[in-house]
Formats: sequence, structure tokens, C-alpha cells
Amino acid sequence: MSEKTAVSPTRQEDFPEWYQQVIRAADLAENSEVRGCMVIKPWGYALWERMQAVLDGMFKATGHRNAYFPLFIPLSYLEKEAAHVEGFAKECAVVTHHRLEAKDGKLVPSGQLSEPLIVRPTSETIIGAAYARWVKSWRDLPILLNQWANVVRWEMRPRLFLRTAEFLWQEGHTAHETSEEAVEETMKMLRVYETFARDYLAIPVITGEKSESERFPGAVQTYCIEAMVQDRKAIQAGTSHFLGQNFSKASGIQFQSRSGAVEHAWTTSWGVSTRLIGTLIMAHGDDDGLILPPRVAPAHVVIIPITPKEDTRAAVLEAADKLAAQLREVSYHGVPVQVEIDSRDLGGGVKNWEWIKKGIPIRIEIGPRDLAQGTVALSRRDRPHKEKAFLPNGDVLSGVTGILDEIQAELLARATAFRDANLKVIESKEDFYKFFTPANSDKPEIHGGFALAHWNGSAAVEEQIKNDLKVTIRCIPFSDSPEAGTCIFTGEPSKQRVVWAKSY
RNA sequence: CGGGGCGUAGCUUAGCUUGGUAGAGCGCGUGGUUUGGGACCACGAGGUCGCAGGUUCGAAUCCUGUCGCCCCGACCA
Repeated sequence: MSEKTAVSPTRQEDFPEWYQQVIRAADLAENSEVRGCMVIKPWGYALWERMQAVLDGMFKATGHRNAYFPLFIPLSYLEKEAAHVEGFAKECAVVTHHRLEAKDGKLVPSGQLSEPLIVRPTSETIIGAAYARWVKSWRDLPILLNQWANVVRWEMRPRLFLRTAEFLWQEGHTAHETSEEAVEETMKMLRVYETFARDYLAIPVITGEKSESERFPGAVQTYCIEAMVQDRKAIQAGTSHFLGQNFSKASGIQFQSRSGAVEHAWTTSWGVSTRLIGTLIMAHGDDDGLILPPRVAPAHVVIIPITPKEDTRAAVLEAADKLAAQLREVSYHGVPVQVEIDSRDLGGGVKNWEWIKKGIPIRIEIGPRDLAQGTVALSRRDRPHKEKAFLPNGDVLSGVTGILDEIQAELLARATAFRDANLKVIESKEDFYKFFTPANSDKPEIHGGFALAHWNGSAAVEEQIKNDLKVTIRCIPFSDSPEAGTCIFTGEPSKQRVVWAKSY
């Protein structure tokens, strides 16, 4: 009998379809009747709430506070920054009316607005306008704010979590007295994202700067964290922008400096979105569904009572409740161990598989035989699904955080090994093209990865490679000792290797 | 927005060429037997065949339009 996977097709067979099926199998989200928009279901939203909680704490710890700015932005605001217009104009939802009137049994828009409003694709301009009001003196700086919000970008090809017309994110917006301070802020928040990705999502990321063509519209410099997922493509998991004085000039954020001169503030913005959920799915999921890193898992442990006989049912359920209560007393990195009890009247196998698909780190079965022996059967999501350890009750309580840490570490180790195995130093144009060309062009197999190659810094070369291979520069990685060399495409001098990949 | 494909029950789909008013598997409900890894039996609910026109005595089936989804481009977190 061949081993049946919980998710079909497998990653090897059809990665994009596998991704969609994992979302369904894990009950994370579904497509809405509104094109490009998603319904985030409780398990998916709980995951987002965990991410929010951790990130919010990290933002507060770095001196930021939360605020909230309007969903609607006057059209004229977007026009203020030329590059910004260029970047976002083509994907804005526009509100033109403020009333509906009944007409022939239908509702038709009425009450035209004197100036159309756009639904925020990002909030630089409206926050900039507020900062312009708030900043008078160098003593008013810095302003360090964040907002948790939804934004709308009218995308051509939506994909659940990865690219949706509406998505949830946080956007940090800061204003500073000096360029140096703003740059420092930009880097600081990038490091927050890097830490979050590594220590919580168990995803190793490459940090670096975007090339000009990938830069945020209106930014002076865009920095990013780039992750590799299991089809070896890159995904930008977070960005941090040094905006220079572009937006403060556009919005009029001016202050009197220590010397009395009127100067424009230096601003930054930085964000991560629900795309992190998509990244997590593709980084860790397997052919049996989602795998959640314990530090962001909405629940750590599910207890599945096994009640084959009526006369032992009550005792088993009682033991399950007791174990759950004891586990909840245990603290895992500052949060109580989150325990679910699945006492639905279903077969044990069915319940087990549901939780496997949902990616819960630990499954504990407790049945009559365990009661007699004072044990439980414990399974881990990072191990083969049939593997069970029979542990004395006490060992579960004392060992649960250790097991969770092991799972967390294992996921990071796997993702890192995978990333490193598919990261190649490439020295010639020929090897580069070979690296990114699938053997089967009709139905491309998983191929490629991250290529570290020298580049002369020319946007034209980037454009050519993008046209030929759909490969782009994901980032110019930070390096203490950049190794100079020769551009593999032009033979011209290169300051350092950059990271090339196909991307989401 | 261009090129291709597809819309039949919650999901996967048969039927369409050759028009006669819809069938299956999974899932769901009830009852029972089960339950330490995706159980079984019986009964049952669920479909204006994406939508709107047209042709026809009659349309899931043929024609036109439209909407949506998927894949490939262009664009993007």
C-alpha cells in the first residue's frame, strides 16, 4: 500500500496547486466572492494575531507607538510625490460617491464627491500631511509611529496571502532630524524583521538593499529581507525604506533646526503583511499540510482523548482535562502553553489527520491504556506522522517547552539547510542561464534557487535577464567585506556579488 | 489588459460531439456497529447545470453576450 499524503498534489507534482490545497486543508483562508479578496478563517487569523502580538512588542520595545490614520486618502495627496504616483496609480481603488439611491429596484451611486478619495495602497502621503502639522521644531522629532491596517492594491493576479487586493499589514512611519538618524532607524527595523523571521517564523532571510528597479516608489533606498521557499523561489518578506526628504518635501514636513534654519525632516517607512503567512506555508509546509513553528503557532498542543469503551470514557476525558490544565500552567517563552482538546465524537485517525494538516506542533493521545500506565502518546509535527513516543505524564509537563524549542530549532535548521543547498555562487553567464532553465519547459520542474553572481550595477542588464529568464536581483546583500569581481554578463567591474532569483 | 483553458451539489467530477429536463465518489445529516492512525452498514438531505439572451415543441447539451476562476505574459508586498 503506497503512502497517501494528506495534501494532493504534492509539492513536487505541482507546487502552486499544493500551496492552495494546504491553505484549504489547514482551514486558513478562502477566496471571497469579491475578486482578489480573501476570508481569513479563525486558524489563519489566530496565526496572524500571534505574529502581530510578537511584532507589536518588538516595535514598542524599539520606541514606537501605534496610531491610526484614515482609510481614505484625497486623490491630490497621492499626486504629491512623482515616483509614488508612478508606482501606485495603476492599482488604486477610487471612491467617487457617498450615497446610493434606489432606481428601478436597484441601488445606484449618487452624491458625487468633489474630490475622489483613494483607498490607501500605503499611507505615506496622509501620514506625511499629519506630520507636517505636528512638526514645528527639532524638539518635535523624532516621530516614531506604527499603524496596523488594511490596504488595497488592485492586483491583476491575486493569490491567497501572497498577493491579494486587500491585505492586512503594519506600516511604520517615522520622521527624523537628520539623515543619519533616519538611516539608522531604517536599518534597525530591518533587523527587527530579520530577527522575527529567524527566531519566530524559523525562516532564515538574506538582508540587503534593493536595486533601483525594485525600489519602493519614492524611496531613496529600499532594504529587504528575502526568504527562499520550497520551490526555490525568493519571496520578499519585509521591507524597510529610507525615504530621504522626498516625502517631507512633498508633504511639507518642516522644522526649525538647532541652528534656527528651516529644514525638511528625514522619513522612513517599513512594513510586513499577511504575506508572511504565505511565506510560512511555503517555507515549512510538507505534503501532509501546514507545519507551524511553535513560537507563532496559535496552539501548541492538541490533546486527543481516545475513548474506545464507554466505561472508560469519563475517566479518559477527565485525565485529558487535567493534563490540559497542567500544560496551561507551563510558560513557553512568556506565553502559556496553548492547548486544544479535541473530544469530538470522531475516529482517532480522522482527528489526528486534521491536526496534522493544521500544522499543530504537538499531538497528544490519551487513552485507557495510558491511564493505567500513567503515560501519554506524543507525536511531533516535525517527525513522521506515525511516530509516537509513550511518555510518563510528568515528563510531558516538564518536557513540553523543550520539545517545542526542539521543533522550532529543527524547522529553522531545515529551512537553512534547504536555502544553503540551493544557493549557488555562479561565475559565468552560461552557468547562470543553465541554473535558471528548467529541464522541462512545458511543465517546469522545481529548479534554480539563489544565484550569487557579479553584476556591473546596470539596470539594462537586469532588464535583459528579467526578459530572458524571469530572474531578478532580489537584493544586494549586506557584506562587511564585499568581494569585487567581474560582471558575468558584461565583463565590466563589479563591486560585489548580488542575489538573483525567480520571485513571488 | 493580451493569449490559452475551464465553469454541473461543499469538493472532485460523468453527461455535451449525436438536444428529450441530471448521475457518481468524497463530504454532510440520522440511526447503529466502531474507535490506540484517514472505519463500516443502512437510510437521507443537498443541484434554477456561473449568469443573461437567442434557436427549438423541448437546452446542462447548439448560438451570442456577460461574469468568474485557473495557467501563461505585463504589474506588484
